[in-house]
Amino acid sequence: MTTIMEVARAAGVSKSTVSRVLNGVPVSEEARRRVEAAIAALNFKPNAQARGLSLRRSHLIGVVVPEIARIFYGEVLEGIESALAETGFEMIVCSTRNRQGREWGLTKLLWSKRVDGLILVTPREFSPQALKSLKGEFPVVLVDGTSDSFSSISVDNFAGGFMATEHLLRLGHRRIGLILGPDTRESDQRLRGYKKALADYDCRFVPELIRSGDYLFDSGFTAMEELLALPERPTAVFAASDLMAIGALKAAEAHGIKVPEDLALVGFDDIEAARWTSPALTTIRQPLRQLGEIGGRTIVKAITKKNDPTKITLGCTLVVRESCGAFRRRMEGSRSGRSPDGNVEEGGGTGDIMM
Amino acid sequence: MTTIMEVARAAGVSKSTVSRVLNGVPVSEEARRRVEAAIAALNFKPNAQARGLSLRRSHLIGVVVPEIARIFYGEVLEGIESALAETGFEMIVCSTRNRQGREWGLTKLLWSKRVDGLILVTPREFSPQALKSLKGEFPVVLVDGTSDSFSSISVDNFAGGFMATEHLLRLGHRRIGLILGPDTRESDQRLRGYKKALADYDCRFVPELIRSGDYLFDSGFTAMEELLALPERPTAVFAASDLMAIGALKAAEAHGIKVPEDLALVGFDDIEAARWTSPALTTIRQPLRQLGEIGGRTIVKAITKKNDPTKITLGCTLVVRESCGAFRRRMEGSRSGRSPDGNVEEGGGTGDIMM
DNA sequence: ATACTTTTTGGAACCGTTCCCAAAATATCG
DNA sequence: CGATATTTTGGGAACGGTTCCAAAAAGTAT
Repeated sequence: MTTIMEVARAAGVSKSTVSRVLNGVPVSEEARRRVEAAIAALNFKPNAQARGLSLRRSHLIGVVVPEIARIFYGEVLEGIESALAETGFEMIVCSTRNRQGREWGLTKLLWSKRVDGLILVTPREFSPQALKSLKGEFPVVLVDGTSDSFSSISVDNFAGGFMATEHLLRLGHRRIGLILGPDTRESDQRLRGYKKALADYDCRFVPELIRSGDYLFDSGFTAMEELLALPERPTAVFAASDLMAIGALKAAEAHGIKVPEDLALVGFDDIEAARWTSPALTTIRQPLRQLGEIGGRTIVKAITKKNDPTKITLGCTLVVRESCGAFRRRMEGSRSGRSPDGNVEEGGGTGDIMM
Repeated sequence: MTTIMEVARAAGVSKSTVSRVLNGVPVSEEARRRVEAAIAALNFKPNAQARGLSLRRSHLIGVVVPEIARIFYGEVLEGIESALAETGFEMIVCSTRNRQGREWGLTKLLWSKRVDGLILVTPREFSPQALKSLKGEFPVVLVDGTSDSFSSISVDNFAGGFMATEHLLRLGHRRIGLILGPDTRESDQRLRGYKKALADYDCRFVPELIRSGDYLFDSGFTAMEELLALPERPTAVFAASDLMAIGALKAAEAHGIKVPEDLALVGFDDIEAARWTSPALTTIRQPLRQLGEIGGRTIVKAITKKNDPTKITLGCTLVVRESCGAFRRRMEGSRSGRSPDGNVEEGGGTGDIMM
């Protein structure tokens, strides 16, 4: 592993000069040529650790997620990675593997590793005391979460909840089940959107139609079974994740209930698998990748420019596919426009009806 | 950010003594107490960069994947992360975002970041010259790939191809389509397994039944359409990824062909979504998480013990669900044992028939 | 040619650790 | 109790860069 000193010797200059060449500081033409030749000849790569020690900057961003092997977080991570790749920062990924409280330990760990900043992709709230000890120490960005002390990028969950519910109301449904996620601010906002839509359409709020799960398949299945077991079952269900919606779909199928004929279904997230089901899922698209990209860009900005915390909220989109029956109505008498995944093709676009 | 010197001052000892306490080197009882108290009081965390500079060890492992937002790689990454978490190493994740050739640039980048080792989760082969320049420089482990120069962890693709095909042959199919992945050694081995099974069952190999895709949904859809357009269409199809199998399922559905009644289907990987389809996918399970875990453990061993490259091959398992009809035969007359995802429950196990 | 300004360069201190080595403190033994 | 063996400690040189500062070199004006 060659060092800057060896390059200096080979080029017949001092290491200061090599350093200058490396950092684009003006140097005589002659020296520059010789140094560059030596760098190439020796295949020299500056030692990022030594550099970081001197500059007190590691160019490393810590990223904490609850789980890597979940497509939701995978999309966000991909977004972060692609934003960082252009800036010379790298990301250290840590997963809490859904273990309660581990985010705090990981945060401290990454902190001691001298990451330049931290992206927390975690819906769970940090304890106030934890937050306080972080505050001011180094930049933190919350992705898919909100906080008063740090920058955060989140999605307009209220609007999402509203849109999904309104879509079902417009289709004439009055008894709409809701399968929420864990008890977080996010869920609360979606619930508020749901209630607002009901109110707007003069539809009564029925508490027994509300269930909650953990965003995963099995909990959607279970919740749907409970809803179907009600004396008067819902004619439509809005699930707060596509995974739960797919579970719900499976449950309906297991009980011989046809979607969308007997039951309309809306999901949330618009993961890829939403196109794969039969019927394909109508859902609320969250811009997951964008969430990550903006998160990445925000943390870099916070590190290099030290600007104040910002709060960004992204909109979401209703993607109409087959699981509500709305699709069929539109397409009546014409099947020619169907794409492989059962979406409606409109003018060669993405193949989804967006609202 | 407190340093070791400040701790030393606060404890009234030299920085050498603090360093000794930090590294578990024997020190007088009195000194240890004082140092520990000072560390706690000042909330001191050793600077990993300075430490790495001195030790020539970063405790960072570079991981290169083609894509993070694909559940296949997500599982592998989760496995790597969990193996590393126990060892004090952290992983820097880089994605080539499927761009040809980018793995080499990333490798060099990570190398210059002084990662202690590299895990390459990439099916594509590196150029021999690239490999040579890496060889001996620092430890590299290939996950889901093989190489003569480096340690590698892979799956027995030949056996996987064989098992999938044999399963279909046993069910009486003689005209079995094959949807392969991209042209890699992996695909070649699965093809060999397929051919071997055909030969074992005295079944003729028909080249026109072989298609290939990119492991993703759309390519499975397309390939299946081609197979269905054949003058004499296959009665069964083996797709080399679950994503392609799901695409194939959708294509069959679009053409009014019922699975498994009119067509049997086997996938590969056993991603979670394989349980979600209707019918649930019979598939070959790859131990993805284990692949990552062993990869992580192997690289750490290579770094700390400097032992010779090892080559590990993991077995895969046939998971029988609904898409081949084998399930129904077994379960005739009893639906009580069904789990939410349509697997067969046998003695409270994972809910799959494994072979 | 001389004095002065500007550019280019090398030397040395520093970033925060580890670790070797010699000095200091303590323990062991005759 | 002094001499020696052993343990514990502190000083200082790395590790490989960056950057300040002053010296050297080059350029400009008189």
